[in-house]
Amino acid sequence: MKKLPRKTITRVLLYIRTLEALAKEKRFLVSSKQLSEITGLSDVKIRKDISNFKKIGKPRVGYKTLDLKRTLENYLLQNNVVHLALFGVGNLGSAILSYPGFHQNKIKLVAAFDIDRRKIGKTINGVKIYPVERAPEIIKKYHADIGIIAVPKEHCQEVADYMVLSGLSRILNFAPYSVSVPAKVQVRSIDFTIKILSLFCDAHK
Amino acid sequence: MKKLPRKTITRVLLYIRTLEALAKEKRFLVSSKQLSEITGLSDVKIRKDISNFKKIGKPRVGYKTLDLKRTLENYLLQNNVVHLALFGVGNLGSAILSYPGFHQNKIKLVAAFDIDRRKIGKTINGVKIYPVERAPEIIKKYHADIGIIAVPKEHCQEVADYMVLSGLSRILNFAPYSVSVPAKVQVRSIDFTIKILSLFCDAHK
DNA sequence: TTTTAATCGTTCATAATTTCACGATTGATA
DNA sequence: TATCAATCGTGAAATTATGAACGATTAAAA
Ligand SMILES: NC(=O)c1ccc[n+]([C@@H]2O[C@H](COP(=O)([O-])OP(=O)(O)OC[C@H]3O[C@@H](n4cnc5c(N)ncnc54)[C@H](O)[C@@H]3O)[C@@H](O)[C@H]2O)c1
Ligand SMILES: NC(=O)c1ccc[n+]([C@@H]2O[C@H](COP(=O)([O-])OP(=O)(O)OC[C@H]3O[C@@H](n4cnc5c(N)ncnc54)[C@H](O)[C@@H]3O)[C@@H](O)[C@H]2O)c1
Repeated sequence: MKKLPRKTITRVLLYIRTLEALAKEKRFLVSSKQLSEITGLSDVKIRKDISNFKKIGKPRVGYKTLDLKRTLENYLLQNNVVHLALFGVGNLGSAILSYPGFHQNKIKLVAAFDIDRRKIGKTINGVKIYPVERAPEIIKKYHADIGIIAVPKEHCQEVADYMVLSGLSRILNFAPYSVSVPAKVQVRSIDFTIKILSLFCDAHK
Repeated sequence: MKKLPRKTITRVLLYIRTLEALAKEKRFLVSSKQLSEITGLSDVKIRKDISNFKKIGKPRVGYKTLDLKRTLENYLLQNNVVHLALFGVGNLGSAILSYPGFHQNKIKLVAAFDIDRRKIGKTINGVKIYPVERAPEIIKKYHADIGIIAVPKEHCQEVADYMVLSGLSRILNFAPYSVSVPAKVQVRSIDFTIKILSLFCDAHK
């Protein structure tokens, strides 16, 4: 099957979550129209996204919630659990560590790193905080897939370098700074400030 | 001038930040090529984005850092300071409240709201925490522009309704749930889980 | 059994975005 | 001064994403 565009992947992940919620409410059938109302995306787009996988819907009826969920998950996640390594256990990092949402979902935080001696050795929410020097060792041991940057922007390039050195090839960066990494490494950012300003400007004009 | 697409706005905000950093390093001239290296965006795209505003670059030289910054800011932000109201002072909300980045930038947190009696009345980082019932009054008083949802997903629809009732027409939602709002209200989401899974899936295939 | 209405999946058209190509301009240099 | 190389700005081409149209299918109703 052809590689899906990133935008499609993002939407499909949203469908999976929505289907999960529907199943919890014992709604075992759902149409693209209903999914459209819940997610705010157009029904055509939803059907088109789903049609990337297989013919699973029935005209006049819709989709079986659990079948559709299984199909989508099967293609996208294949029963994998994503292992995260967090760098920087400050205000934001602590919030991420305490977040129970990740454990319910297909994400597991396997280790945290910091340079602050007072934090090292502690365990938050079952996740131990290590000194950054041990990152290469620990990341290999726990098979971390994705590194999260939650250190001040002044340190985020060095942390990114360290992540690459430790064998991570995917990075999610919360710092307001564009890090440079080798081509094979993928970086995405979550930038609160730009999100907020962009919402302001967009609506404003 | 024509309304800019959201993607362009987001990039331009990134240019503004980059130009700020360059100016701090006393680099008062910069080319689209250099901006490209710093931001990771293509130089053509950068020039095209900038050309939305006015002819401000000089061939063979580049852009004057401060002039360009002023021009971009002038169009996008016009000396406005964005006023935020935070709903939910839990793990994530507290991190946001403590974030000093907002104060340096053009963003100001003016008030926080919670239902937890133990939190109400406290002040974090100069921002007072009010009971949600006072939102309509406080939001008007401080002219809040954007509401931030940082409450558990089970409560986020009711909080969104309350925001609209209080006169907010822009919402940034951190909860993994698509809220319904009147058409005139804009909602954007920051969804950690989907960002992480999407990074995993995208690189994975 | 035939008709009807809902819904899927797909094709085709439209719109938005990015990339390419290149002329125009400018400061530096021979 | 004439040439050169760097860089801007932009129209056209290519790519990507979205939306509209519609035939095909199905369950339910007549
Ligand atoms: N707090 C927020 O709400 C918020 C909002 C937007 C962006 N951010 C960004 O997220 C990042 C973290 O923010 P924060 O508020 O948690 O900061 P913070 O100062 O509270 O925490 C930073 C943590 O990183 C650790 N650290 C510093 N250098 C390190 C290194 N080289 N290796 C490992 N750990 C290191 C520090 O010891 C500290 O524990 C910053 O880049 C910030 O700009 C935060
Ligand atoms: N913590 C994270 O790193 C993280 C990551 C991803 C997403 N999120 C999302 O962000 C939101 C907040 O997460 P959190 O970890 O801070 O949760 P939390 O449980 O720590 O805090 C929630 C806060 O909201 C308050 N609250 C509850 N109902 C309210 C209401 N109706 N009005 C006002 N306040 C109310 C609670 O009193 C509490 O202070 C959740 O939706 C969560 O899914 C958090």
